[in-house]
Amino acid sequence: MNIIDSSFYKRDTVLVAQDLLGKTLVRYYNGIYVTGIIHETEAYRCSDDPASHAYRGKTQRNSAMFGPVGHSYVYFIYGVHFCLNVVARSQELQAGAVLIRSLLPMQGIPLMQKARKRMTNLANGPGKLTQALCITREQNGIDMTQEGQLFIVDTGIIVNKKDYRSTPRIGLSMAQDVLWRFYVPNNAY
DNA sequence: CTGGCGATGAACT
DNA sequence: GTTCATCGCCAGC
Repeated sequence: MNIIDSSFYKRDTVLVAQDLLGKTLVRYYNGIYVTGIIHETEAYRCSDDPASHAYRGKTQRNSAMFGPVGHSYVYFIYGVHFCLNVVARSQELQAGAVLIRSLLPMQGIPLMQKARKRMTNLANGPGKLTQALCITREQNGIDMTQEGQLFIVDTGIIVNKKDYRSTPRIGLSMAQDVLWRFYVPNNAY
């Protein structure tokens, strides 16, 4: 198993968001591996990014974004859902994270179906993916560069520049001019 | 297929 | 009080 180490995340957040496409997110839960290929991400930086939780500095909620790279940042949104990020930034940034928005389910699909209470659309959205993988605030701040309950591996899938699209990020009223959402089109779930 | 809307908590003005 | 890095249901094409 080829776990991605912290040097991968110690680069520009936008670059890391692009390079995470094609990597595999692994959730080890109740003795079962639930995995999926990452195929949609968004980059969030800090004081240079009005749409980022870290824009106004460190708070209790976003403190993980200021912590070690390669760790998880899980937050609760709209009173209903959790969203999973990986902390990533270059030296000069104080904070930054990549939102994982969508997965192509691979292993443990029956468990995802049970967690989601449906058979399809298991992980094609940030709130859906955390539900499918049973990720809550308890998984906030986990070191995802170590084998454990949550980590990311490289299975050798190459996603070239021509294989993905760049668009404005979803659900924002601010900063719609930067194309920091990346996704691989043509999903088949 | 599309659009409207309620659910419901945390952070901020 | 308002906004928010969302989702699923329902109505109406």
